[in-house]
Amino acid sequence: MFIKNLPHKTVERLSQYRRALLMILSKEKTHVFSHEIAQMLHITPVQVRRDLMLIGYSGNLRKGYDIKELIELIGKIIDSERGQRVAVVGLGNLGKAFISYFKGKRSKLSMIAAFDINPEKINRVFDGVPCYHINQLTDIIKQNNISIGIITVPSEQAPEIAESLVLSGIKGILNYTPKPLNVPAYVYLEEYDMITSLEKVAFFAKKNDERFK
Amino acid sequence: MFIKNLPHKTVERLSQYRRALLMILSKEKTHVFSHEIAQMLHITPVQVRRDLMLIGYSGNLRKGYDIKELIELIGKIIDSERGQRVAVVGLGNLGKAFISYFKGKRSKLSMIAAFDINPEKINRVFDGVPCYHINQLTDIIKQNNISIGIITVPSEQAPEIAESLVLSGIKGILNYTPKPLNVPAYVYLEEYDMITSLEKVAFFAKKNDERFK
DNA sequence: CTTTTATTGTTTATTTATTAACAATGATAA
DNA sequence: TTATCATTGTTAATAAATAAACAATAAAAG
Ligand SMILES: NC(=O)c1ccc[n+]([C@@H]2O[C@H](COP(=O)([O-])OP(=O)(O)OC[C@H]3O[C@@H](n4cnc5c(N)ncnc54)[C@H](O)[C@@H]3O)[C@@H](O)[C@H]2O)c1
Ligand SMILES: NC(=O)c1ccc[n+]([C@@H]2O[C@H](COP(=O)([O-])OP(=O)(O)OC[C@H]3O[C@@H](n4cnc5c(N)ncnc54)[C@H](O)[C@@H]3O)[C@@H](O)[C@H]2O)c1
Repeated sequence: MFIKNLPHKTVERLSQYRRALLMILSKEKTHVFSHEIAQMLHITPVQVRRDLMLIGYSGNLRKGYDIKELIELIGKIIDSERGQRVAVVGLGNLGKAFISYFKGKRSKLSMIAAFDINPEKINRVFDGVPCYHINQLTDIIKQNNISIGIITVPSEQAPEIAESLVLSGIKGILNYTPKPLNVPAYVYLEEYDMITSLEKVAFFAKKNDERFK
Repeated sequence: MFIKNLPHKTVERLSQYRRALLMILSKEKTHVFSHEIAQMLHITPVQVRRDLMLIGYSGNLRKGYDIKELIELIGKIIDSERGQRVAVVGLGNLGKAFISYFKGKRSKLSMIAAFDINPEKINRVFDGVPCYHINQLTDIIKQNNISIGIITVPSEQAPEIAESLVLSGIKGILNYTPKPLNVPAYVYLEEYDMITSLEKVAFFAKKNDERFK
């Protein structure tokens, strides 16, 4: 299903809606109101309704939104029909943590391979994901049609890894190293640094503290 | 140093500017132009100059910005003068990864304690950070004046941990579990889920792929 | 029946964030 | 000396994101 120009923030929230809905799905409830979704995610009900309007979903005036239906529709919008394959480059603390967290979470995204240079990790399987030597990167990516790469190598190595990923035909990169990368425009790049998040929390915690004291 | 109402995004970028500047500091250069900072972070030079204007920093028309001076000023704005203390709750894959990454990174943020329930982890030291039993949480936090908590316990435990943190007087929480939390308004809460990031990358990678093909 | 109520869906307004435009500067070159 | 240049600092314009406003609806209550 195609909807043109979905705002970035809406895409993020759709993922969050689905996550939250999957969490409450078990609990016998079949429907949910916009204000319930809103409360779970600390946003306003209007925001929720607006997002759902953008993806063309209609709820029931009295019962709210059908949870199962909505989960399915979000899938149709944000997932790729044929699925997308993912690889992790750098199987250290963070790479392993990611793989263990990801396991069994999303059916349309499959974690296909990990890469490292450490001989102790190569040719072993971690949480169901085989680890290959980094020099097999291009081959494995092309063979398996992997389109998304997660970078969790030491930051100095990140630029060359990014370059290899791009040359291997990857379409999206999630970079967890603090080293900002350069990739061509046709590759979608998302960067995240935990320390920046922590510093942001520290800043606003300090500010709140002054304000509320 | 106080500057009222710094935009959220600017605070994030200030942290990123500092990170990038620290990285190039070694390389003999003493000054940097706005377009150089911009290129490193994939933003526009105007954005950089605007942010620096907001914090009242002036560069040299011919040489650009003094790297050391700027790093220092950013510190004066976003760091707390007396420092802030941080604790990690849940010393599993992600908690350990965070601690090992954080080690030695920021002088004004100190990682003081970790908490867990697993007896094998309690009373041991990980990367310089002592791990305590979760039932000591309030005591340790109050004794050490810890004001920021990072939550990396299994998601089902997250709500009760958040509540304990709040009751212990914490001022900011960084939640890495996929369970959205509720905290009072005087506590700053930041939530991050890796799978949402991955899904966002997957969505825009797919979209780019259609557009550029 | 009629009114009240709680909700959705959508338009309009507001706020926040980004980008464009351009004057000011001062070094360098003509 | 005067013009050119690349840069900063700031204001003005645009775009993106959020929130407010409110009509429409249908169930429930009176
Ligand atoms: N640990 C965290 O929470 C965290 C958080 C944010 C960012 N980071 C960043 O993520 C990166 C990884 O962190 P980590 O704690 O997992 O580090 P780590 O040292 O535990 O893991 C890095 C892994 O990459 C492998 N590696 C090294 N060079 C490689 C190469 N050329 N090709 C393939 N693999 C290679 C290493 O063998 C190791 O297994 C670092 O850049 C760090 O800055 C980590
Ligand atoms: N691994 C990742 O990359 C990743 C990414 C995003 C989010 N998460 C989330 O972060 C959380 C932790 O992930 P993980 O991979 O580190 O899991 P993990 O199981 O390795 O670690 C959890 C730790 O919390 C401890 N714990 C359990 N109950 C506790 C309690 N009541 N008090 C204190 N400690 C307690 C456990 O003993 C364990 O050491 C999970 O909720 C996961 O969903 C993980």
